[in-house]
Amino acid sequence: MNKNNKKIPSIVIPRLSRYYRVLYEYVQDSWISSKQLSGNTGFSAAQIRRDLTYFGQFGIPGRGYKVDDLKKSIKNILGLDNKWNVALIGVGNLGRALLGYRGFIEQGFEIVAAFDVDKSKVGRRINKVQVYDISEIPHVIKENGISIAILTVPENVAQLVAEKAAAAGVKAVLNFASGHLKLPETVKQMHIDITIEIERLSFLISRDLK
Amino acid sequence: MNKNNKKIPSIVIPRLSRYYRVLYEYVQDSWISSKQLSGNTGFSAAQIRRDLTYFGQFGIPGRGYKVDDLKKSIKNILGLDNKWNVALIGVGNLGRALLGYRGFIEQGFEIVAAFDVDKSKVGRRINKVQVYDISEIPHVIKENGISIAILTVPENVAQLVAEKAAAAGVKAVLNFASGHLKLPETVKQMHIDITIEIERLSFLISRDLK
DNA sequence: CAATGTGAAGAAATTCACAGCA
DNA sequence: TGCTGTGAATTTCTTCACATTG
Repeated sequence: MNKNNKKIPSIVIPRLSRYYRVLYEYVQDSWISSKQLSGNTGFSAAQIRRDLTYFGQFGIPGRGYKVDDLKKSIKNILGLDNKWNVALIGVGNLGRALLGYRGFIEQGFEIVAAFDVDKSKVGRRINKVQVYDISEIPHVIKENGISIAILTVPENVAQLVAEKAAAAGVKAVLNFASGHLKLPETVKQMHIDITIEIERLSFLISRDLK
Repeated sequence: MNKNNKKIPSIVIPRLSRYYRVLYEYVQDSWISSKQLSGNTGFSAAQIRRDLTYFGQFGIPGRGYKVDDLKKSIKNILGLDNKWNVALIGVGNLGRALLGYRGFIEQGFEIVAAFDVDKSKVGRRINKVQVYDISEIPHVIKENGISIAILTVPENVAQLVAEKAAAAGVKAVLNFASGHLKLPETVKQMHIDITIEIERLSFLISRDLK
């Protein structure tokens, strides 16, 4: 719900992130129009204006949007004023890559703990992040006020560790394993499934062959 | 277009991938109903049946779908009967993680070449994949019949290397940098943007606080 | 006069609900 | 009887088009 009690289509949110990223890098001018944002994102100008009106009125007719103000507003809408403590569960190749990913900290997401089952990793620090045994999820999550867990574990254990993390108080899970986690409704989930995306491409290019 | 010349909503395709994955691991029975698929994926049974009818009639009333047959049909629809040669451009942390990712080869995607600008990487083999200099994109892509490029390069060079890859004949690009690549319509694109997904979670959990 | 914000229209996607089949 | 496949209804999302505003 929002200013008019109108439900916000969930697809609007990732678009806001895109607008935000464009604004973040926009240096040409201190004003930007929905048309210019359209050119930079590929979304239609009407859609951009509509998306923004779910949250308020940010523009000046005849002028456009003030870049700094719109940036701040979207930042606030997306909850990026908060600083979020994040746990990374599963320190394999992908997990390690994420530990080194700069994009998180820039936007207020800090990985404050990592977990793995592998004894040779537990107890070490990787990229300044302490690696704990999976069994320590409950207390480490509580003690560090961790609200987001990133899962980079094999698919067959994803459900189990997600449950543990949820029980420990995590509010949201970003899952790199495919598959639908059965968690309480209150725990939000998003998925990144590399295989799905590459299969979409496969579908598109093999259609052309047929 | 499909059997009835009805346009296939593009959102159907990632769902087919999910169904496929469930079928791939389904061992309970040689039959599966849309209701059971629903339980395993979280999509509604009606939606699953509708999705499948875009491509044909695969089920038996009163019985459900034969697991093996449906699996084969979806495999064919997704173009996974083909073997796709893939290039990985950008051998940083994430790129290296993807070079070790098992999920690709299982589904017929083989990374046959990698590219980077870093002289200390060029000429080496990482996970059995030869690393070339970016300047070699044109001939390596042509000579290896590469049709998909995975981009794990910094955002500011993504456009440039995508253009090179497209010019060399790549049909599809999977881009891990955020931002809309300007490429010919014939070149398909998909994006994986980790920041967008985590910001969606941030939005959802910060709403609850308000 | 240029660009926003928004009703209204239109398009797309999802769900309902049930006839018909094995 | 149980479940598919699908018209029709519904809901969700996008675009149109323009009155309004600085």
